[in-house]
Amino acid sequence: MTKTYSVSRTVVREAIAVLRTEGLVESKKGSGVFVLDLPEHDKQPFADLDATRISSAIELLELRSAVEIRSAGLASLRRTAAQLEEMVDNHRKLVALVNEGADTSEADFQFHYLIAEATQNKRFGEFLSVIRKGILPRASLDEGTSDRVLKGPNPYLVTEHQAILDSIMDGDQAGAEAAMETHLDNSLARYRAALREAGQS
Amino acid sequence: MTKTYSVSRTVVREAIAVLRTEGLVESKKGSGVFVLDLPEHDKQPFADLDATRISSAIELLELRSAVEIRSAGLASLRRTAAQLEEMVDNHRKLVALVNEGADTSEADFQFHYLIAEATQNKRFGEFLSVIRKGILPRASLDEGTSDRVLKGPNPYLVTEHQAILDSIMDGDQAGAEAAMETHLDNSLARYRAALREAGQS
DNA sequence: CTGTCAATATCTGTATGACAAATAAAGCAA
DNA sequence: TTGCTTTATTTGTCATACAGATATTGACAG
Repeated sequence: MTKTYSVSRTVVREAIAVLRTEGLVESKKGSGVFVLDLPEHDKQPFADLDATRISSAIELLELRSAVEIRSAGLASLRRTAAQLEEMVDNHRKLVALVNEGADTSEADFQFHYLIAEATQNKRFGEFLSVIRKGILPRASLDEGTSDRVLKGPNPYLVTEHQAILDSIMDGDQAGAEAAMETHLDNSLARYRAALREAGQS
Repeated sequence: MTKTYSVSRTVVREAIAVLRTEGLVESKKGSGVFVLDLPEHDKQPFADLDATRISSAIELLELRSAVEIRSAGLASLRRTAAQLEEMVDNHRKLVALVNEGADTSEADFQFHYLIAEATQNKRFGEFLSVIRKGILPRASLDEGTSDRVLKGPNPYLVTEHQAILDSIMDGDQAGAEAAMETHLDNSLARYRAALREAGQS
């Protein structure tokens, strides 16, 4: 390598040191430097969340709903006044976005995240962060018919969020859980419908 | 450093090269090596799961239970015969471990993981992988009284797992969910008891 | 006392040569 | 072909040297 690249052995060794630190190669004294298989822990969970694939979102939704239903229930019991205000603000913005036909995915996620925060248990928010890229944005969902189903003004979104918000305001745990369940079930149904249409096209 | 540690500059430089590769320090020619702030993206969700702190486990349990109750329910509906067999095997081993007073934490986790796999939705297993280090091992829980509460032969563990397993075998969704809820609630109670004792000592 | 500039010192990066320890390869004998 | 010995190769470390960049110092002018 010193000849090939016209550098000293020092430089080559430093370069190899970087690879070694990154866990890509292994040095054995008297033997040589060997390429390693990619370590297992690099295959991180949820690393393959492909926002463009609907089937991936469906798969994830089953896990999400378990967490988010509990999340909504806890939020109804523990949310602070300030957090409630943030949710109301968020919902107001969502309504505006829907009315002007703008993209709602970001506001949608924020609403769910605010609820997670209102559990006063940071793990719920962290969970959403981890799977975030599996939820949105699915803007690049091909230009097929499925796109029209999932995007664009979605009146259901508003009423469903409203129902969740109302229950959380009232401190109605069972109601919040039910409203969240309905919301996610409907999301699932929309995904499935999109998947069916995509399959036909 | 060469004087302090009686090594050559080469060794010191290689050590610093590791830190640089890890993004912890920055080298400026003619100036020196400077410590960097921890990059934001290193503050990953669930990165602070401290297996030695009970309060961390309690916090996590609230999230876990949401997922695992659903997991048990789905497993009861979807588990294959082979997966059922693995669970039975696991439970047999757990019983043996308890009888000989050995550490059960690994087998305990495996049981929960097998259930997650039996949902036929890999996201449940991935979730457990992510929070794994927040669940176990809490062996190094100091040498306080709390240790005795959480470790050692735990008869409840066996009967609780048995109840979950039975429901999953019967395909009893509601029963599996209830059994898992009981199991995790009891875990929570044990953690809380340990926390109280630790606080008193 | 302050600001500017040049000389000096320091520091990182790189090059070169050397040696020890571990391993691999080659040579050789049975 | 097998087993052992010798030689060659490779990594890790040490020592020294120099270039380029930066920091520090000191002198000087205002």
